[in-house]
Amino acid sequence: MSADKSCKGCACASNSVFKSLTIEENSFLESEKSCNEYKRGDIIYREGSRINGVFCLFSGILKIYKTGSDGKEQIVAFAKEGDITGYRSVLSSEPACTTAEVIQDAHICFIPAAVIIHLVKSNGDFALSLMQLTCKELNQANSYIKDIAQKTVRERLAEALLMLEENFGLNNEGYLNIILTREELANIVGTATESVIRLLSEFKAEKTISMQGKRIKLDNKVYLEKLSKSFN
Amino acid sequence: MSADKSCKGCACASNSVFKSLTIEENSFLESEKSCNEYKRGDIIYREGSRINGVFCLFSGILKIYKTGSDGKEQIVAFAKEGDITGYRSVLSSEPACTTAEVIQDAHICFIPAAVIIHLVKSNGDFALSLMQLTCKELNQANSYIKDIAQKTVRERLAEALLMLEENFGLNNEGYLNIILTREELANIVGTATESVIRLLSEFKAEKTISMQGKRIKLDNKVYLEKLSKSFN
DNA sequence: CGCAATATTGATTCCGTTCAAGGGTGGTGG
DNA sequence: CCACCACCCTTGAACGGAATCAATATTGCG
Repeated sequence: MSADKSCKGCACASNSVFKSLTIEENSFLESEKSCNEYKRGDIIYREGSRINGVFCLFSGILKIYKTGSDGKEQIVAFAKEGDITGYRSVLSSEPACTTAEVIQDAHICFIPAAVIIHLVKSNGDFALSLMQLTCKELNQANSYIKDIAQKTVRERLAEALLMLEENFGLNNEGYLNIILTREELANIVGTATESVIRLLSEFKAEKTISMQGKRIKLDNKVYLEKLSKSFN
Repeated sequence: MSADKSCKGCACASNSVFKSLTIEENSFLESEKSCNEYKRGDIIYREGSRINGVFCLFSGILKIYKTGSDGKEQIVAFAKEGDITGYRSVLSSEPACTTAEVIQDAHICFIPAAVIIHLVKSNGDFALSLMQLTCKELNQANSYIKDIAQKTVRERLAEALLMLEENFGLNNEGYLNIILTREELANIVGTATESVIRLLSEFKAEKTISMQGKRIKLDNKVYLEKLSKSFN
């Protein structure tokens, strides 16, 4: 299968957590993993379900979210090329506490839980890398708790736009390299879809951003940064 | 020093992350750590400062918070007997991203960073335990992001009260075993102090809770639980 | 005992949600 | 090829939850 072929070597991506694996461990990993293609809308795993391995993205983008009692989604993270997801449930052998859904067509490797657990126990550097990754995510989560509690929607939207640029970069026309619906944007910011739309219109009127359909370009990053830090 | 004596054995607490240490590792840990007493208001470490070890609580309570640009604190966690804190900065060797402040007089051990790193690298089970701890905190943080984005202040206050009971238990008169100012309670919930006061008054009027100064007793947990789940 | 910190209550304002209605867009099948 | 349908986007109007401002109580510590 071509998916399998294109996935070769993704685990070695120099910036991934797998960088500290030995050559033997790496080929062990290669032999144990399997790959698949997914399309926008596909669910990789669902909140509450048991998963018996972790997922490593070779390409594409996932949104990771929790669902509230009224069905509204809150996006808590994204996963893109080189990222792994699902490891929390694997390490603690507990049901997934988030849902992972494809928002940009993806090639994803599956690595069985036993392989990961084995690597954590046998390779201290790998364990440390994985732990640092978790800690980083925890820091971001704590920051976001503070932001969502203290900042206005306008400030959080500015922050979200900057985060998207930081995370996904720009295409050759200078637009954010990720396409989200207004609703998804609202589910990052933690607000109503209408509020996001209104604020985007305001930003556009102020020449802070420009838009082409769902594509967004940040024209005045200085202002967005000031805004996101509540210095306005 | 008496503090040192009273700290003996705290690392062995059966429910702590140190439970997977071998006897040799444990005595190594005992020999490397140092202990101190702290009082309400003392800062253990401050956001942005470098810390070169982790702190293990033998007794007392800390609040862990981030400070917003307007100076308002957002409490993101507590640490109590048996908990460790500061390990995130140590593992990633980055400045602390939160402030840890004593809210109930405490005995706290300090364990140098090198010791923790050594244990993570050499004892896979310890690494796994620590990682599971981080993952648990990450899950809680993600849940809280969703809650703070989607629930009302009333629902979040109910949730906070239940969390405090879960975490700190009750004294022999049935009151929560932790004393917080209204402002601190507001800094957990992510709201204004006045709002917390108003809602507590409402809860009291509805016989949901009763109060004696700062002490709070949960009289109608069933209602609080319904409320905290947004089924009302 | 007195002062500073904390708690309480009221009045007012406003940010953001909700409800409602209409317009645009893209994909699918006749 | 284009008509239709589902989905998404947009804007307006009204409401309401919570913040803010303000003016006392009350507590508790030095």
